[in-house]
Amino acid sequence: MNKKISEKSVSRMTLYHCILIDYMAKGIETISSPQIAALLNIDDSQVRKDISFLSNSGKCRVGYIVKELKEAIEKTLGFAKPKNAVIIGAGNLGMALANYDNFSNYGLNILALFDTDVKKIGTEVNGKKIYSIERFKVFERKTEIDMAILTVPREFAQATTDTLVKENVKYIWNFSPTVLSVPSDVQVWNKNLMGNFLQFAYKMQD
Amino acid sequence: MNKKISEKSVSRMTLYHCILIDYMAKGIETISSPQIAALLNIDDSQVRKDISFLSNSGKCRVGYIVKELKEAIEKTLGFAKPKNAVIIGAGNLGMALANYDNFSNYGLNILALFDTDVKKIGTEVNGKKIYSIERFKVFERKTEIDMAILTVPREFAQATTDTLVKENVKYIWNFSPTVLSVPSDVQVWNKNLMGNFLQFAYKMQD
DNA sequence: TCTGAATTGTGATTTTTTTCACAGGTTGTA
DNA sequence: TACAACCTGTGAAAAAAATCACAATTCAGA
Repeated sequence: MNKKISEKSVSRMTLYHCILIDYMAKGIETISSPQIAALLNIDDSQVRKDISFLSNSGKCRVGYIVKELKEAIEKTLGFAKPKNAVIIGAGNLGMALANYDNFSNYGLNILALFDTDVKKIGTEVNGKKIYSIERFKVFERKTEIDMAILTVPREFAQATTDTLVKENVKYIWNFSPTVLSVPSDVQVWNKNLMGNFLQFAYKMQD
Repeated sequence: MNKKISEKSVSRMTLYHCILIDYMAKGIETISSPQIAALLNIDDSQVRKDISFLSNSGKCRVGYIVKELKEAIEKTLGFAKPKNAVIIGAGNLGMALANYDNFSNYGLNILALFDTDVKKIGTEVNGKKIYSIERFKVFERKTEIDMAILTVPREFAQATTDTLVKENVKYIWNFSPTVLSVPSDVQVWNKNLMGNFLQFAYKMQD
């Protein structure tokens, strides 16, 4: 298919998408690139360049149809293909993610959680069972899992990852504040909260 | 002081920092740029360029002293200057953040939470009180707050933000999946989970 | 129907970021 | 001491991203 869109463009598109949802909620039907640009404090031609990667097209003097543009972004960013995930680590963050119902609207289905705490095993969060991490192997072989969401403490992150990799997990969304070693066919998406905070903190210094 | 470091460099530095913490935990005292680069799948000269922004310097044939490099990153990224924050919205995510003790190691002190749910108001999470959002005004005038962490649902995000702005909050770390309108002297750090997931989901398509 | 303001889409240009390439320095070993 | 193996630090080159600039188009209103 198409060209690869840069990570930065994709990141901006997720923000355009947020704006479009707001506009739809407000009943506004069209939006122009200068409007989007003003909300995000970026250049309007940048917005148009990003949008040019989509299967969408705007109208001179009018802008873009909110509904169409929203759908074009969803199509391009792959909302359509639902992904099955499990959460590894039923701590506070894992629980928060399990309770976050919005994910399914974006094509992310969280099937279950795994933990080592015997007090938690067997219980449910938001309709999702918490299993012993030892049952992961069996679970994974019965169910097609596209992604593991890792929310265990730093000290267990690498060992847990090794288990996941052995069971053939190829995509890991890593919330642990640590860099994981994995074989080259496994993709890790490192976005930990600390790192995110530090970036903001640095920006605040100006 | 110094030059501004690009957001991308800062982002990489937070990952270097994670690696350095691991190395320290393992008792390894030196690290080289090719080692860091291999863990992150990037170019080793990139690592050296990034490090050249720090007040640190490496040793030929040896690399960098783990402890020194870690401290240099901390100094540059502003860990040193502690920041007071409050969490607006004591839902699952807000609670998870309030329970995340690691923040204080990175210079982020969470002083309190604010919510509208009468069942929650007056209770505590991890030693932090939950107040009515109406008390924010009073609280803010007694305590120096550097930053508000916004974790309210999308539909309340803008109205809540308007309140914060009125009370002179200048930095907002926004977890709501929406783009906020604020005056130009207020900085919003948009990092919502959905957007983050979508970026990963797009990458998974390859 | 004509005019002016607004908007898209896109080449050209500028700026930023990444990668390359290598001189210069350090250490361990024979 | 001499040598080989490694690193760092950094200019130069290449690649990528952002910005500029403008032709083409559309619409509203006189």
